[in-house]
Amino acid sequence: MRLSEGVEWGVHCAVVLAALPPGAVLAGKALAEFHGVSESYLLKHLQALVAARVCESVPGPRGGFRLARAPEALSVLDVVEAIEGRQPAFRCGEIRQRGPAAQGPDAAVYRVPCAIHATMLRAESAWREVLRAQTLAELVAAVGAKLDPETIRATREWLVGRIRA
Amino acid sequence: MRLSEGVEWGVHCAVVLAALPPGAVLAGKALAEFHGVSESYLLKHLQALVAARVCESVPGPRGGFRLARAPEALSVLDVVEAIEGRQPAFRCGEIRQRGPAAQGPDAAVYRVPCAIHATMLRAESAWREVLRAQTLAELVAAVGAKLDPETIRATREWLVGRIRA
DNA sequence: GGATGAATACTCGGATATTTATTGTCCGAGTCATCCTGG
DNA sequence: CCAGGATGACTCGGACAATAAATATCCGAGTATTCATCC
Repeated sequence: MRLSEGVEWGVHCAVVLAALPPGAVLAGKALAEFHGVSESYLLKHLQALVAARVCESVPGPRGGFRLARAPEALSVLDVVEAIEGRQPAFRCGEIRQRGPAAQGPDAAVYRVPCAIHATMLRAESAWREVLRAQTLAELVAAVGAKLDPETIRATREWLVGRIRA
Repeated sequence: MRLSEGVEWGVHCAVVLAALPPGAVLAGKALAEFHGVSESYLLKHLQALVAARVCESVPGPRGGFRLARAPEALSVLDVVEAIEGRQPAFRCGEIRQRGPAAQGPDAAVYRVPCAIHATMLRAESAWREVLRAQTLAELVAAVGAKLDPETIRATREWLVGRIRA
């Protein structure tokens, strides 16, 4: 199991956007520079966020990205699913049905969800629940609480110079 | 996020082995036929289980695989980690440190684990905890409870003919 | 001086290569059972 | 009939391709700004 690198980029960008004043727009170029990553590739992931209604994009000069909803109404799960997709990580191929034990006339009993599948689904639900419970607003607060005032001031100043109404 | 197909195969095989009498050995060929999958590829995953001390392999004719521990002492997590690896799904590249906000002399403050990383780790822990709590013995019981007696008898007969001491 | 129009610079969006990981296959080393041979 | 040895068949183990996915990049469509021009 491996999470796409784009998930990290997407969540970081979402947190930055959540820290901006409501309605403020930030260009993908600024987001890429802020995180020290490739702008072209970051845009690809931001497109996924737009497609999933997590972000909105504004074209043209003075354009950029902003959150589609309030930071309190957006969870980390929203961002992760926007990039990784909503498909479950574990896909049950029902391989039991392919074995000799399933060749008889009672193959119907194999239709009940297999216990293994059920366990994996429970695990994934627990994973999602943690991410669903964490809002972007909470993350912004958590990040702010860990940094000293001077760093916050410098970061804020850097961002303000690039914000568009 | 996507789980390898080998995980499904590995867990199914582990459950079958857990259902056998203690010490019984079953060849990879039989496991592959039982699940209707490629023997060559299945062996690759069984090797991973052996490397992780989940299974033991017996070479030569009358050889095969058996669990390395009692089914009550083996969890689904053991099998999943054996195949997928123990690395966390989310790897924090600490991309904050690469941005302009981290260029000052206070870069040390970025050493504290970022809040995003912490959230992802909590989610993964919850996921692992569910899998760790489920033993192979419990899975065998759960599968048995869902099948009708006739199917169990036929399956058992099929397996017994291929078991090696 | 003000308004209008075209040119311009900057933005996102999607189509296109490159690298990596997963999936799938094959041949070789090792081992136990079997069969044959000799006593 | 019994013991010993060579043979053979079946097993796992690791090295080797093919395929799918993630990563990375580039060029094009669209828009607000800006500047020059005309009234």
